[in-house]
Formats: sequence, structure tokens, C-alpha cells
Amino acid sequence: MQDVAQLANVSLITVSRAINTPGRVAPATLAAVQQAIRATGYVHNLAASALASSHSRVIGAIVPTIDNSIFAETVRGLSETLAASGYQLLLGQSGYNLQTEEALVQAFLGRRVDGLVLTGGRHSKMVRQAVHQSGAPVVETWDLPKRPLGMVAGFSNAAAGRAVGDFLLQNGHRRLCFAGGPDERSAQRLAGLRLAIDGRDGVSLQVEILAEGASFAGGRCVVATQAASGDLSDAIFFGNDTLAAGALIECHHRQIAVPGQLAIVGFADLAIAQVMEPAITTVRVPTRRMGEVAAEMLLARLQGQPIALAVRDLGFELIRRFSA
Amino acid sequence: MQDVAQLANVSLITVSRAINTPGRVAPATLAAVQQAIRATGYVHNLAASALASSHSRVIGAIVPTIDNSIFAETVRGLSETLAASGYQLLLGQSGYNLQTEEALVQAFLGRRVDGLVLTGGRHSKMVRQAVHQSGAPVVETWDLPKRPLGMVAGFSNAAAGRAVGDFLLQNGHRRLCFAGGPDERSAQRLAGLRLAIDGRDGVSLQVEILAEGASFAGGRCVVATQAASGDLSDAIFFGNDTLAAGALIECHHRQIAVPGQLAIVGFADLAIAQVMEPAITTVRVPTRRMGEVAAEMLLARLQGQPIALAVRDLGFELIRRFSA
DNA sequence: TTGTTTTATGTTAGCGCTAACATTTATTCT
DNA sequence: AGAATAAATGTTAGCGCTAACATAAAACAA
Repeated sequence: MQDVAQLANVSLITVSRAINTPGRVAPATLAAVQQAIRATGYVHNLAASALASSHSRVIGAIVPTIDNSIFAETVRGLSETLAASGYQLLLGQSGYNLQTEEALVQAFLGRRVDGLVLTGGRHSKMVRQAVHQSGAPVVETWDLPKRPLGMVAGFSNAAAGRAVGDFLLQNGHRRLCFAGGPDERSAQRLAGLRLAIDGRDGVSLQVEILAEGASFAGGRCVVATQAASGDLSDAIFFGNDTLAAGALIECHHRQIAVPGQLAIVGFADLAIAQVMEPAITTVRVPTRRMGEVAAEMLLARLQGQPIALAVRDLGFELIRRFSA
Repeated sequence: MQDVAQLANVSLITVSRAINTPGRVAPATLAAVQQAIRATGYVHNLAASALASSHSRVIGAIVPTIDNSIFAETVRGLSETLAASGYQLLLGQSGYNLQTEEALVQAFLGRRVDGLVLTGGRHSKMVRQAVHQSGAPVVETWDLPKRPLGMVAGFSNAAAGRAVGDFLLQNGHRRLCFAGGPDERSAQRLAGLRLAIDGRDGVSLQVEILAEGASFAGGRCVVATQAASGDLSDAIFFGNDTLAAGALIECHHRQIAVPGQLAIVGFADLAIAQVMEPAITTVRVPTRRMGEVAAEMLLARLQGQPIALAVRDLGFELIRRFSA
């Protein structure tokens, strides 16, 4: 930076300003500095900048896993929106594990990230404390926590579960099954489903918790097990379209009519839900939008703008196709 | 840090050592410092640490896109291996765009990342220069560049294309079609396929470049177009299992026999390749392994270990199933 | 014992930048 | 024109940590 300043015949701080707030530098000076930057091949050291300004322009995001198309879309929305404002994304995967999340939050806070994006509303006590203490703005996504840590860009899993339940019951299904992953959001959807069932006579509910939250094999397995035991449900609500697609495939193999013998409802409205035969009835959630909104909220907060709505319910939509 | 030092009755540097190289501090002192850290709720400032030590413990990775399960697995391997060694992942998406890659590399270098992971072997001149000048170790993945930028953890797309070509020709297919994305690696596979065809009489090759590299719709479209024009190929090699699956679905709709009328080969061996009916013949590539190996190479280099093999060909495997 | 090596800890300076205030120069108003 | 204001630039100090060297204490050898 010294070299640049010398070459442009200005002081260090003017170079700094030319980089950070070009509007506050006279056009001629700005041009000279930019010229000098090009000539010297100077690369602005953001680590030093972060230290001096206590402002890192990095946002930390933690998702359960990235190889699940579901969260990948959220990450994509996040990273693109942030990149457009010169912010970078530090990515962590918690593997649906609160301990791991804790370690990641600690590491991110140590790096003095300007903000944090978390998945879901369930966190260890230490995380709640550390985040609070750090004062960094946080956005929780993929849920509508009762006791938010900060801002929220999500939807109600419980309401979605309830909507599916109502839909299934309205269609005359009575022997229901829920099959999802071991995570909190899945549990919320189940709770919503239970709410729909509550008080209704003659309705049964079987619950399958699958270790792997999103695999074809998991969905196949649920149908296979039920079919083998001769105890097929009327309808299965899966925590994921991938599971639902797997189930559908198993139904083809066993010549189980869908939705005739077995109705299938998925979740997330992944591309595969549309192309399966029959197309899968599912719940569309604002996967990508959550990432974008989370980024926007963070960005606004960092620019000192007051956030009108700190908790944004981005909603969901039951997409009725042909599998239920 | 001052507080911690005072409470533990040691100097600043001893606290620093207790954190960074606990082995070089007497056990009793270490315990005292750790106690003090807990008592004060001290969070080590890694931004300052990075500045002082010029060692950020951050690795920057750039993939074309993350919502493609293909790269997501690589990112996952990367991030998990890095996290295990206390390194974090700064993630960027280039959108298959060299300009965007350039901007990201610049930003990452500005943050003084300790290493860089890039996808593919094609980069703008500026990127090559900047990376070289920065001296940061780099790993290129998903390809085996002729003129590597640094280390490589990949496989030969050309060889994979050639293998598919040989396989298709051996099976008597003569009117071939290649359908892939607009990226360099896809082009390499096409080049390999052409090598297999070269000099053979009576073999034709149609090429379709799809804007969206991985969608069901793209695959369907290719088959639909060919069928509509009454000019169906014998075999189509898709750049992606998602495309291949889309094609298969369109074949079902149009009652085109696979592989009888049309043979289909995919790429990547995604989960969907196994569950389609018929199961898709594809090329398995070391998706996740590339991320892990890239991380390991970087980590080794950063610890000053000499890398035995700077270019690692992780290979591929033609998985013969029933669609070709 | 005395000198030598090893181990543990401390002191000083500085990583590369920006905040906060100070100063200079240009512009506006009466 | 001269005072008042605004715009552009500069000076100083320090962000929180660690490298490099310096020193003190402990362990060892002759």
C-alpha cells in the first residue's frame, strides 16, 4: 500500500479511501490511485482491513449438509447475494449435530464474521450464549423458531405438516405414515401432522425415522418393509422428495398402485418430484429465497438499516400432483 | 487476551502459545491459561492472528455451482477434511464463468487464504498470474490440466469420453450423439469421444450443447427434438446423470426402447443412475475423493511436507448397467 | 562443582490497514 | 471581498495478535 501511495503521490489513508469509499475522493486522485494499484499489482489485504476496521465482510453459514440439494439451493442464494455486495461466505456443515454446530460457531466467531446464518431454530446453550455475546447479527433459516436467536427467514414446518395432514385426511386416507430424517425440522412437520390428526377417530399414524434424511434407498426401504409385513399404509408423508421418489420406485417394482393403494407426499419440490411418474404431490418451500432473504437481512443490518420485519415467514405451498 | 494473561499470571505470548502450540507450554501453565480462558469467556481473534502470522487457516474453493450434486460432494469432502484440521472453507461459485472466477480469486487472495481449490484447468490469464504471484498453494480438481497451475486432484475427462466412445462403438452403435454443458470439462469428454470415433467409417456424431448443464428438462429436450425430427441417434452420451435420467423419462413417454432403440450413457454415477428403470450406464468419478485429496494435499503443503505426487489422477470407472 | 544444553517464559516490534481527529483547499453566501 | 461552510487530504495511534530474539530456570554432563 505504501508503494501505491508513493506512486500516486498521496498518503496511505487516501489509498485506503480510494478503495473503500471511492466517493469520498476527488475523481482525479481516484484515477491516479487506481492507476497506481494497477501498475504495482497491489492486492488489498482484507485480513488487515478486517483487523483495523473490525469489519470482516465475511458471513458464516452453517447447514446440516451440502450434498443435499435442498440446502445447496439456500447456500447458493446466500453466496450469490453476498458476493454481489462484496461479502464472502464461510461455509460449515454441522451434519445435523449440535456439537459440530457449536464448534463451527466458535470458529466463525473467532474469525470475527460480520454475521451468521444458521439452519433451524435448535441450538446448544453455548451457541445461544456465544452468538448473543458476540453481538453479531444472526439469521435462522428453514424454520420459524419460537424463541429466535435474532432474525429469521424461514417457514413453519409445523404448518406445512398440518397442511399435508389436512390434505391427506380430506382425501379419505386413514392409515397414515410419516417417514423423515432425525432432525428437528422433520420433527416439527410430524408434530404438525399430528395436530391435523388430533381428535379424529379411526386415524392411525406410523412413524419411521430414517438415519439418512435424503436417499432413494430410505424411501424404498419404508415401502418394502410395509409391503413385506402386509401392513401397507394408505398414505405416506416423506420428509423429502428424494425419499418419496425412492418409495415410488419401490411401488413400481411391487406393482403397488399410486395413489390408488398408496398415496405419497414428498417435501421440498425438488426437480425430481415433477418428473416421476406419477408426478409427486409435495410441499414447495422457498429454498433459494431463504438464502437470499437471509443475506439481504444481514446486509441491511450491517449497513445500519433498521430491519422492518426481523422474522420473515416465507411460506410454503402444497403442490398437488398425482401421487396423492 | 490481556485479561487472560493477567488472570493466569503469565505474559501475552504465553497465552498465545497455550492456544497455538500447547505442547510448548508447561502443563501447569497450560492448565492455568485454559482455566483463565474459560473464566473470561475469551474468544481468540483469528483475524488478528492471521495478520500477525500471515497464516489465515482459511482455504478458498471455487466451484461452478453448488446446487449440482456433483460438486456438492467435492465441497463436502473438502470442508470436512479441512475442518478436521482446524481450517475453514471460503466458498465461491463461478457459474462456469471465467470472469466471475477471476473476481473470486482476487477476493480470496485479498483475504490471504492459505490455499486455493479450483475446478477444472481453464482459467483466465489474470488468475494464473495472480495465483502464481501470491505463492499460495493451489489444487485443481475435476480435470487433469496439461499445464497445471499447481497441484492436481482429478481425472481425465478426455479418457473418460474415449472410454465411453469405445464402449458404444463396441456395442455396435454408429449414430452417436453427445449432449453436455458448455463447460471445458464437457468439451474434453467430447474430444475423447471424438478420438474414439476417429478413423472409423460410417460413424456419425451429433453434438448438443445445453445451456443448463444438469437438468431433467435438458435431457428430455434432446430426446424430444430428435424424436420429433424422426432422426433418433443410436446412442446418446450425456454429460450428467440428471440429463440422462431426463432423457430416459422422455423415452418412456414416447415409448422409445432403451437400450434397444436408443442407448443412453450418463456421467458421474449419481444416486439417480441406479434407481432409474433401466438403471443408467454411467461413468463413476471420484467426486468426494477429489475434495478430500485436494484438502490433504493443501494441508500437507502447508505443513511444509513435500508432496510426493503433485498431480494425482484419481481415475474413473465405466459402470455398465442396462441403459447401454 | 561448573559449564553446557534444554525447556519455559518474557520483551519488543510490527503485521497492513483504518478510525478519529487535524489540516488544507475549494466553494458558497452575504 | 471576507467570513462561513463544505470537500479533500493528511497525521497519529492502534486494532489483537505473533515472530524473533532475549532471558531465566531446570536438567544434564564432565
